[in-house]
Amino acid sequence: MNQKLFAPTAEIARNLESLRIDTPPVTLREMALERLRNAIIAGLFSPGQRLVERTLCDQLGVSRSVIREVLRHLETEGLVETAPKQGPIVALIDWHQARQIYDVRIALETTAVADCARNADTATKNKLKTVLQDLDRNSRKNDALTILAATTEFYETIFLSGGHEIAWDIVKRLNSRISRLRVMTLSTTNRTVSGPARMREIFNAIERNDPEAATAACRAHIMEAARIAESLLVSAGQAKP
Amino acid sequence: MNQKLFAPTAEIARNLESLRIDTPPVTLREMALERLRNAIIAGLFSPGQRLVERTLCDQLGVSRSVIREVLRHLETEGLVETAPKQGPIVALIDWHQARQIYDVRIALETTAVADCARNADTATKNKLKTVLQDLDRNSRKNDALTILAATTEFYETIFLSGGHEIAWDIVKRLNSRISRLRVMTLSTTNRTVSGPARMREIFNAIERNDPEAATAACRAHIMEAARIAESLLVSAGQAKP
DNA sequence: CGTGATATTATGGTATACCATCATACGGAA
DNA sequence: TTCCGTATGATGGTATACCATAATATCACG
Repeated sequence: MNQKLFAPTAEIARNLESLRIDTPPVTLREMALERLRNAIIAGLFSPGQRLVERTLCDQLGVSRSVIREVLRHLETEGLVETAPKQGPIVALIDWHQARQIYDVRIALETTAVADCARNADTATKNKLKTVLQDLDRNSRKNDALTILAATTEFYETIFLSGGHEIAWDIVKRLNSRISRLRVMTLSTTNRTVSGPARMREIFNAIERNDPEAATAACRAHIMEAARIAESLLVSAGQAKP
Repeated sequence: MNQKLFAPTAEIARNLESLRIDTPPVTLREMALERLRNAIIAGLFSPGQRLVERTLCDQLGVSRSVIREVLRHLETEGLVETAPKQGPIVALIDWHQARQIYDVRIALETTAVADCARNADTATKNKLKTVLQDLDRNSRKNDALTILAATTEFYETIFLSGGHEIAWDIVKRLNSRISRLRVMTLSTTNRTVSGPARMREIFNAIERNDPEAATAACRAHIMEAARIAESLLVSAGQAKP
């Protein structure tokens, strides 16, 4: 046999990939993970609240095996922590941690934004523009969750356009850990205005391929959020016991 | 009763904390996690190799519950991935991912290093100096693992001195995903020399409180490693199937 | 000799059973 | 009344049992 004829070229391999039938083997565990994570992020469980395994079994209708594996996953993500001799609780966040998270976000998001400003193609720019237009249309409603979703899509576009899936993954994970904080921040006076305004600055810088300006605007965007979060957190005194 | 007399001050609270008896409830799961993670990092399992649950049970002498929870943890860490209809395998790494990891490391480590150069106290500087001296003493042996450990301690000192536990956690996790690559990189000609040299540059910049120089040296340190890793990875053709 | 159907096995997904430990409640004694 | 000891229940840690499915081997038929 002529090996050469059958050796898959890179192009053939790519084409074959589009043939793949994605048969998402939706396991109970994945569904439970999704549900529980969303519940925690949405604030259905408050920070520090105990997550009793058997109770969760009843609430989600699955067995402890599933619950425990899900808890391990969320624990590794940082959304759940296990108190010694007590079991899993919803992770608490104090300002020391939250501040670090904002710091990491600054480091990663400014990098992504600058990269995007250097290399973004037309499609990416159009996508960003669309997201911002939707945001403008919706920001009147002052709906924190809507704005949050649009903000997420904005940054997701920026990260993924540059092929920074891993960094985006990290940012997503960190954001879920400060989800409550983000919602509270967005509910603050003027944040529903200043946030989108900063994002437009970022977009403008990207559109005219100005990495420095994009970086500066991005840093300002996050630092403003961090400042608001700090005032909320220290005034609320949500310290880690 | 006079409340004031019994209200714990911050100082008393701190002193009380040192009284705490840390009773590490060493669970089977934690031990198994440690073992398996180290085994993967050490290359005892090769990338892509299947991790059959029942086999691991025999090898580690624990039940499947434990193994499965450990696998979930490692999966979330990125060290293990589950192939559909096949189960868990040791995560594969291609250059696209490795490059992203080096990028994130650049973003986080340059930030930490700059911060350290701005704020490091004498104790931190002394610690860094000691680590480097040990490294110099050992680098003659060209032992990749020794150098790796010292490098880790060097950066750990930098991150933790600035209170960047979360960022350090992220970096540690990312490094474990490219552990093989790092060892291979260190086995390369001259890397056992150039690496420590770069670290000394970083240290010198920190010692004279020069954030910009520290940042530049750190970026150079990582980018050199990335370049070597790239040549190794693309030549070996370790692509993700 | 090859091809397709069927039996067997391997393997992950899920549920459940058991145990040790810790917290709580209760009761008796000083 | 207070304090201590015991009993009981709640809870997480661990092991095991069962099931569905996919991979593999076997065999019969062309």
